[in-house]
Amino acid sequence: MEGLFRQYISIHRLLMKQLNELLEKYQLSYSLWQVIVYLEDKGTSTLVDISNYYQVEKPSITRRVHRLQDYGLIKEVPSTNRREKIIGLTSEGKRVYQVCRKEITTLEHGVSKGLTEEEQQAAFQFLMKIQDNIQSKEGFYGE
Amino acid sequence: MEGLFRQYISIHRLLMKQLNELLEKYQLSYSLWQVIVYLEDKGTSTLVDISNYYQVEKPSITRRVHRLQDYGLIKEVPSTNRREKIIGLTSEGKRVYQVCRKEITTLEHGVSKGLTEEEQQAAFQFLMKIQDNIQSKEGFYGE
DNA sequence: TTATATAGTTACCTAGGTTAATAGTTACTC
DNA sequence: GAGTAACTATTAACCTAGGTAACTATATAA
Repeated sequence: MEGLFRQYISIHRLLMKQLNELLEKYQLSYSLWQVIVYLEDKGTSTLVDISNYYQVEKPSITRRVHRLQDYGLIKEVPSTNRREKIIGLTSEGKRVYQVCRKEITTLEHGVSKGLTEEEQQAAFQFLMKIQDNIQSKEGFYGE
Repeated sequence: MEGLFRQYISIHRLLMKQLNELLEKYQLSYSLWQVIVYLEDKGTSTLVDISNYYQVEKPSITRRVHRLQDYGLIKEVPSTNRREKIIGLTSEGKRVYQVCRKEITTLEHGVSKGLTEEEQQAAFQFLMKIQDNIQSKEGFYGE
């Protein structure tokens, strides 16, 4: 399938542009949003957890976390372990999550417009499949 | 289709990593590769053409082009219009294109492994469709 | 108790993108 | 034909986002 990548990548640009425009209204970017999503899912987490999950180096996560702390969207939660830092969403963070989640879901629907439920499922399966293929190609990362 | 974006974006990361590793061997990155591909397709071009095609601002293209000129992969071709700069691949540039094209096509096949020809076609159609949806959402770009 | 591993941070580098301003050239219009 | 407007490429300054290497502090293992 010649040109599959070109297509894929060009869509990625468009998508990120839309997402970042949406998130900009809340002083966020997609990379900050990822941290919020992770914390909403897991409740609390260390920085290393996030680093492993998104396969992004620790210093990058430190930076994201500091930004979100400055914005008051996440906070450190007390812990007995003084080496690791446990973080979680503040109530403002949870509020922002809800608002953005809604907008992003709307955007997803807009993007999937005209595709039947079956086609969307097929698309999702397709993405899963390529992900498998890429990961098995590179001596995959575990979770 | 909740989580479609997450999936899409996480694959993009993996894909770009693979592509850049591949291109690194030739001192290239995906953004430089885009310029080479465009020139291989069109023969020659101005910087504005490339800028419009990829929807990337002109200063970014200026930088890419300078890098490729330094590497000896593209060259300026004479023109009567002294305002615009017409560029094209050097013979070394064409050679590098061929080599990388081959490797990238192999990678594409690897990624599409296990998908039937019909499924690949469906996937491509799916990508086209979302592209349309995104573009019509944002007061599209021409070309 | 000493050595090793881990969590987070800091400093510095790279890639890549953007906007705003500018020089030079071409095209338009009166 | 002269003057204005539009366009091409470039530069400078700035931003996001990632990476590596080196360091501090803490926890774990031997």
